[in-house]
Amino acid sequence: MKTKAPHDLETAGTRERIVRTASRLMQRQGYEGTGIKQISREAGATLGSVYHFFPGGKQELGTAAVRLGDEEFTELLRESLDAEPDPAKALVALTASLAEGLRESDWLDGCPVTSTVVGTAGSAPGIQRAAAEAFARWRAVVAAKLVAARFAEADAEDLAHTVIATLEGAELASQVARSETPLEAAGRHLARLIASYGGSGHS
Amino acid sequence: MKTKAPHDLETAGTRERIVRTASRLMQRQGYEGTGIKQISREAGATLGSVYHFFPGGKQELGTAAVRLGDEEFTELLRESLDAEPDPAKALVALTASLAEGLRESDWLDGCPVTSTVVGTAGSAPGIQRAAAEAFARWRAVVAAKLVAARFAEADAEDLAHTVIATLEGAELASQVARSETPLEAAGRHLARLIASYGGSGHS
DNA sequence: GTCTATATTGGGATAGAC
DNA sequence: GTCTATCCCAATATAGAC
Repeated sequence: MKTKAPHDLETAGTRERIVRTASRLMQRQGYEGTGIKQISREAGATLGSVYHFFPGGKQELGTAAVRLGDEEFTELLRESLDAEPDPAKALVALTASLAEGLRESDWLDGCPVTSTVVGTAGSAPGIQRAAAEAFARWRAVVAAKLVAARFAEADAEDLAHTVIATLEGAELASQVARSETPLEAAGRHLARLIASYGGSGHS
Repeated sequence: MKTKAPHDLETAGTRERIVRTASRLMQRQGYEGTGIKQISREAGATLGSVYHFFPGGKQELGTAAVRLGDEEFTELLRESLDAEPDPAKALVALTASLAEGLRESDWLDGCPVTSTVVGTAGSAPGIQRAAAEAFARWRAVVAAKLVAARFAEADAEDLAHTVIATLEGAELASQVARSETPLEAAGRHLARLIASYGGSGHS
């Protein structure tokens, strides 16, 4: 059994602290904009420790940061979808909580996976792969929810592509505009799109 | 009257060459991942020329690159929407051409504005502002098309938010997945969403 | 406007003591 | 596993001749 990660940085192990700090910094500054020295400093670890846990250097660290972002958003997605039987209503609530998170960070913390992966196309294949896996997992979670709400499987997988893409795009648009409007509109329109398939949709 | 920009890099003026090279490189590598020396080298200009035209340094250059990406996508958007009276059908065609462009670049060239602005939140306000203006202009172009197709103005502006957000997100998802599927699904679903408002929608 | 040279800082990465 | 010191290189930016 794997060690459970403590939720505060203080009591977490060194490796945990490094990954979480890397993820948080890359979420704000991007992969190229974040230095290993900055990560080690803010994580309270020495440079030697960083290279001890991540001998593959910055790319390996970036990949681990993307995987952590993947897990975190998967968790948020599952919570939102489990809290409400109707997938359309659940997505409206999800966009609201994404907007709230953005505003609370003064529009600095967008999607950690997107921020980290943008700009690494062709130069950091490990990060690309981890980001592709993240998007695929999120799509699968959404599709499963739709299937559970009696959508046809083909429709569910098809819709899941657009749900994830629209969430990504709307979070980016909200961040750039420093406004909740894009996410709010995305939530309403995704709900409407979903309703146009299965009626009310909840089982 | 402003000087018309020649379309090939060879005969363009130095300033033009620098901006276009910057835009293209930042589209692939992001703002932080692109160096001024690389830009000057690939543009066939000296470092002195770069700082002559852009005394504000990298930030001013990045802002100009975002504005160029804004103009280019505005043009593509207008062309796509003008070629087809039904906005829903026009968006399907647009997603297809975006997917084609991505595939032709081996999935390297995503949205130049998005790639450049991500990671600059809080550290490069000029770039942030230029990106916000770009998104707003694109929304206005889409909204105008919808109004011309007899949509209510409130619905048109509301839908335009989601159209732009979904296009952005789907282009990103297609790039990461190295697949046309996300853009293709986005086109179909945006068409369906639009059709759910105004019927066939064309005047 | 263009060019070369350079100042300065910080980047990723490594070595080896403890 | 942790720490310090260091290597090497690229980054942004500037100065000043032409």
